[in-house]
Amino acid sequence: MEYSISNGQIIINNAEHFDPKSIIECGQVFRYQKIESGYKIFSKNLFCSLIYTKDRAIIVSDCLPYFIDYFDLNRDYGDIESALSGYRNLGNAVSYGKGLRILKQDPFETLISFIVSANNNIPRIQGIIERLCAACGENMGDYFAFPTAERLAAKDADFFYKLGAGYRAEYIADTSQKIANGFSLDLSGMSTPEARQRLISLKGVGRKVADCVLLFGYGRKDVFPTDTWIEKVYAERYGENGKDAAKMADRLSGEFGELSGYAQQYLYNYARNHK
DNA sequence: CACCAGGTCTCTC
DNA sequence: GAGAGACATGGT
Repeated sequence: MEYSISNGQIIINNAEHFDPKSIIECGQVFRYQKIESGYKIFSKNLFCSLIYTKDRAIIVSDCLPYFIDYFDLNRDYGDIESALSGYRNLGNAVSYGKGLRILKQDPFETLISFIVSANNNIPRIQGIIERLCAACGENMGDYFAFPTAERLAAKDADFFYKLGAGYRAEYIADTSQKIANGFSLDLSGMSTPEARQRLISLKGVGRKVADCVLLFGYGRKDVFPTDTWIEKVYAERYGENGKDAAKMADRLSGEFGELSGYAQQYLYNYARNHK
């Protein structure tokens, strides 16, 4: 990715591998606001503005190094697209999603966000997370940070239920308490299956949520989160209806290996948005 | 009114 | 270990 930094801004002049709408609105991040010229994007206790025109994007933030990592700017998506072009029945999805990138988000925020996402729709997920931040997150002046595990652990399930989290309220409470009480989210040194099992040991985290957290929160690309949209992709790709989401995920990640996370994101985006 | 949404949990056999 | 239901809530 070619970018430059000046005056506290990141400037991306070639937008071929940086399409803000695809990146922000493809369901990997829930905490953002549309503004006239782009987006405000919130992560952890930080935020940036992403301003863009047809062939240029500018990221403004007090914490540029964090957002260079967040937008994965040092990775060449041209390499990824050409590697993916070797796979059958993927060309449409990749060209449709050109400019998409996988964000590197905060692990705890990603964990709670995807616990909320289970069997839920995106507008409602965003609303629940927004209320969670407003009620529990640190007041940063113009906005609220995503709450730390300690702040969430100070509330109980009933509190999250009243925020509208539904039956996921007790998952949020239980998981936050475990983490505040020392359950480490440092998964470095673990294989992906080991890391996945560790996340699945938390309440409200099954295979799909764990894989989303590994992909969007830890940058592990050898996972293939399998939700209801990917089930449709699976049926079309292999000519049969899968029954078990974990088995579908195994087969898909078996086919795509280290490129699984990228392939999944292009296919999900295409399945959900194209006509 | 049904059915679906970035599924997981619990209870059976 | 596989299979069936329950589950909050809002959108279509």
